Amino acid sequence: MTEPLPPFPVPEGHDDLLDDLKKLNALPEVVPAPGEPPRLRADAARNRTRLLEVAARLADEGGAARLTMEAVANAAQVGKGTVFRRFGDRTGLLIALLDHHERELQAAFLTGPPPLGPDAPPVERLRAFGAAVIRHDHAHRDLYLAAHADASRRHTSPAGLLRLSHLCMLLRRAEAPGDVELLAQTLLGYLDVSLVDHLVARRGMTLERLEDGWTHLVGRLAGKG
Amino acid sequence: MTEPLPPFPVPEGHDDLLDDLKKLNALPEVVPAPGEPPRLRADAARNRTRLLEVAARLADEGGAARLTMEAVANAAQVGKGTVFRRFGDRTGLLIALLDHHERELQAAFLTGPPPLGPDAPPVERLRAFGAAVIRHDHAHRDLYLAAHADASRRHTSPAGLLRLSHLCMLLRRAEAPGDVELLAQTLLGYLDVSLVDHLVARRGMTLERLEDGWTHLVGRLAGKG
DNA sequence: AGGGCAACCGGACCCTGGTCCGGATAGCGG
DNA sequence: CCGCTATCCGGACCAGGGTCCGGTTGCCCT
Repeated sequence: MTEPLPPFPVPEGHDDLLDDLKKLNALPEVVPAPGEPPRLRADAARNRTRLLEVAARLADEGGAARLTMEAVANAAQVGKGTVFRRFGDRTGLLIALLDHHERELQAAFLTGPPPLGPDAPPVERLRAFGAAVIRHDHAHRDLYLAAHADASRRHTSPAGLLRLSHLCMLLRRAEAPGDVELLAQTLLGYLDVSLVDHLVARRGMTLERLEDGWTHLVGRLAGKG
Repeated sequence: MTEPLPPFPVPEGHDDLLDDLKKLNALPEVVPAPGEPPRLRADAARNRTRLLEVAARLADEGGAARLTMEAVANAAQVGKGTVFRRFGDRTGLLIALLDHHERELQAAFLTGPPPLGPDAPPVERLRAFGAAVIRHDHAHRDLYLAAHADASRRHTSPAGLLRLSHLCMLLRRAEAPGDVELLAQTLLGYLDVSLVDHLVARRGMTLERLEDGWTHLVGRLAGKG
């Protein structure tokens, strides 16, 4: 369960990914922030992990719906204020909860085996990335949907920025023509949880169809010249 | 100010657009719904328009933020329950408010002059559509952003469905290869208010750049075979 | 060891979205 | 013109998110 929040390990050999992150002003959150690993006080740290444990339990008992700030506070034997101070707001709590899953995904595409990880040609990695994200997010859609309620956060959360810069990097390596950042945003939009969920749940599409759509999209957008 | 809600006039010569709407299960909301123009009682109708007027005033005085249900109710000299019964929830009120602007846009791309309206080749209409939507939504982003808080509504509102099916139609006429509905969703995602706003406000992009990006995207996705 | 201070804690408090139901009223048929 | 009912109205009520501040406590420095 996601402890005090060590910034994730951007592996060696990904300098251009780092460049992208830099350009996206994501540094303070994503990279070791040289001087300030805002150490929690002992009791605070203890409470933090207890809160996350409790929250995780509540979440998979009653779904994200039952995950109310007060419920978490009570179940963790803590005042409501404490929850807010620690996580800022409900969205913050949700993001913290998802952080764990998110890291699994990140590990897969940053350092995992091909075709998702390095050692595969960029276009292939792009395809794999889409499929992985679709399945991953869909598996945890409850929480992701709840977290996405906050529209602005979607574009500024560390996890989102990492996905974005990863796409930028792959597109650049694939020598995709055009405005790379906008292309990446377009692709990211296709993977949006709420869109995928809507297409699956309300329009009856299968994940396979969505993956095929992704493949086609990548083929069209990442093709050279 | 948007009266009792006459369903919008899908003009002659757009049969395929209607087909798309049908396929999207959008009929009940979008098309004249033969038997049920749910007539409001006189007092109800009166209240409805008063509420919309008041809401519009509040909205451009204090921004969407000041648009609280109770405030609207009070300003319109009406109980809070009335506002909720009429519009369902806050999002409903916002959508109703936006309906007016939305119709202007719809008129432009359904029956207006080229390149937006008919009598222009599909790809050109696609380009124009993007630019128009970007500017239109951005001009009213306050309300659109507030309305978009409800993620699920974005994909099911009549206005959104119309945009979607319009894109489907144009893509089909342009003989774009691939899964037309998914392509349309992708394009729609690019135009998402919260994305555009984020790119402009937080990443410092200009609307021109976004429009260029759109043009490029259309070129890539709508090109034949 | 112990003193001082920053950080933390708790829970009362406020605000707003949303629900509910007893009472009023428009509109219709006689 | 009158009475009946479906519809509407109002505002009391609830829940959940977010804020605040007086009191407490870990942590560091001497």
